[in-house]
Amino acid sequence: MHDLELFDGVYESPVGWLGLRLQGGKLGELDWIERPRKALRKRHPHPAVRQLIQCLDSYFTTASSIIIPPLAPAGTAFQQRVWRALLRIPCGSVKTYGQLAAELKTGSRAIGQACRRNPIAILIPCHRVVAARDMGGYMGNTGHLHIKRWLLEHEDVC
DNA sequence: CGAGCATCCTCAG
DNA sequence: CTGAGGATGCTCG
Repeated sequence: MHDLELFDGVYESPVGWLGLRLQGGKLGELDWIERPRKALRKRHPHPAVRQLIQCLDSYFTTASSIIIPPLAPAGTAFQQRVWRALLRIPCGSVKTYGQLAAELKTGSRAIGQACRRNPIAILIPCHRVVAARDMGGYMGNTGHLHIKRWLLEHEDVC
């Protein structure tokens, strides 16, 4: 949560206010912010921001209707590999850290670490990764699980 | 290197 | 059922 920095756009979602940051015309960062500030809003938002807001609107209306926009998340080669794998998890289903680890020939904790580092919440669906027995964590700790639960229920996950 | 992780599995009580 | 403990791969200082 960086509420002191500037965002290219803000979005009010059912799970809280989100801040968007662009990276070369693509979405580089999507993260929760404490509260919207006037200073964060520009008079003439980048056209890409308008598209992104439509994406989010469609997701929060009907989760399965979303079309993932161009993304530019910053991270290590390994993280990029994990995030690409997350994008292949279809809306409405989940995978465990262990399953992804087996697919990518790595360890489950490494998967969790890469999920925690996901700079583009919701659109890179790290919330679709759950633990073998319980739901796993979200946003670093286990104190934001209600958001993960909300997203999964919104996507009609049993 | 060593410590820290959004894990997983097994084994003892 | 619960908790402890080892194995595990990646990242950051």
